[in-house]
Amino acid sequence: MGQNPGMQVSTDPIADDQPADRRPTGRRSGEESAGRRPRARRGEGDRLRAEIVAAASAILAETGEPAELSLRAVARAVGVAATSIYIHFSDLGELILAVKEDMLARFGEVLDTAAAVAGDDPQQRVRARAHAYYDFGLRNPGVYQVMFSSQMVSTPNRPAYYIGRPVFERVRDDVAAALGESGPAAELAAVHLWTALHGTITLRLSRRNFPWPDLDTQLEDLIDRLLNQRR
Amino acid sequence: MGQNPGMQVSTDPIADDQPADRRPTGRRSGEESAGRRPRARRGEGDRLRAEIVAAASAILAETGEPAELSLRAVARAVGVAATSIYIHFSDLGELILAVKEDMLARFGEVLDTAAAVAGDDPQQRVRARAHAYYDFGLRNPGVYQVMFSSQMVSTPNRPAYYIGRPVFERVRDDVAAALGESGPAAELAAVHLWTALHGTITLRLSRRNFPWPDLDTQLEDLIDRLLNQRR
DNA sequence: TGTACATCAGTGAACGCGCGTTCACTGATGTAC
DNA sequence: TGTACATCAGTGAACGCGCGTTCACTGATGTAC
Repeated sequence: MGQNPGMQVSTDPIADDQPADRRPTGRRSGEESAGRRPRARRGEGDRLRAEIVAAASAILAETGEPAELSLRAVARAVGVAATSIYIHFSDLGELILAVKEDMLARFGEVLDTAAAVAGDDPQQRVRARAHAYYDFGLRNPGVYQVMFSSQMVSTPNRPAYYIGRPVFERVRDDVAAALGESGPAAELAAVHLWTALHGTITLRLSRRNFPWPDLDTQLEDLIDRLLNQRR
Repeated sequence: MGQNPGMQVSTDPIADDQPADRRPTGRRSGEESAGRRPRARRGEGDRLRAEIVAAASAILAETGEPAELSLRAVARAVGVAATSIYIHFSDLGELILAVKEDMLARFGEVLDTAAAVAGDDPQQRVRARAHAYYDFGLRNPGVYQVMFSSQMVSTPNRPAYYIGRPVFERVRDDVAAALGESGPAAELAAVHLWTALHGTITLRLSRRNFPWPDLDTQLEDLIDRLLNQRR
């Protein structure tokens, strides 16, 4: 964890004001086609699995388009035959689930790091988590949308409902600490925070020209309301 | 407006606990293939346009899957050759934009009706709009997701930023009335309401097994906070 | 020290599919003269 | 009242594409004897 080349972040969160129409999903020129990666040594076959997941994250981070995440595109990016994916994943769905789990783990780490930097004040920790949340989402739209999209949600053997749950729980715990109360009220406040953050990210991505209020103003005001402070 | 057969609503908002994986997008059996619709009489060529938009809405309402909205699927549903779409739309993007505009107009009407039924109390009007909002979204996931998805967002000639704006403005006006204040504070509260509703719908659709709080409890609590009442 | 052999880590061609889009066309129906 | 003709409202075949997936295979590398 931590060395995935696709996870570094672009500087401008919402650059393009003329967003992509549903264009014909051709092979995109900017792909790192990597050309025939060398085969792993014996016993190291699992390295390909990690490379596949990393390449998938990179595609999402670079294109910003969840629709680009096809089995063949991933194989091209790794520099491997399309069939090689099946050595490690029984299915396109399995691959995508693995990608989601990997991205959610990283996402959770980003939030945890932000909270750790903020220190011990639970209020500040909540604000830091919220800031890191929308920052990540707006800078990595493809990654974010795949993590939380409703498509491709579960496979028979690994139910999807579990993935991402720990991320929520750590936010909720900080909210509970900030409220000084850990019952349903904290749960509700955390749900409000999550849904509003999620809505903010996805709507700002899809309605770029809407006259949105300043992002920090909006989020500060929201957290004020949730943590029950009037300033 | 108002007679689109695709807009009637299924009774169970979240029926399936094993949601669709990204399945091979084959021709689905449950399509209303309508078989060779009779050709319109001279001068009534625009009727096909309306039928196309209606059929697209119907596909979204029935399948719940935005990915099913292909040009060919729409043509099949109308009972017309795929090429006939090009008589009325220059492009798949143009068709989808028209569908979005149509759906947003209807969606706005649903909210307005709910507000009208609620009467003159602005608090009650806001609550009625919010209730109608999530009700519509959860019962019509495909329709909802296409309306607000970030893909297929604009075409050169008709910028997408305008669509849906009046819907927001009418919500905001009720929020302003409920707050007794129509400046940036009302705008912020309305944005919080919108983002939280949107996040609630999309996250509940994608995380069906998350231990969500009761929907009405959640929304009442949210609106209490936004309209600044403690109960 | 040699060698047969199992295993590992893949490859390459091919399949059938649905897709968006282009092209040349067809047949009914109004309208001008 | 007849008839040539423009227009309208479409159709049907074909294209090239990328996709997920299946199938039989290949070549290097360890290991048992």
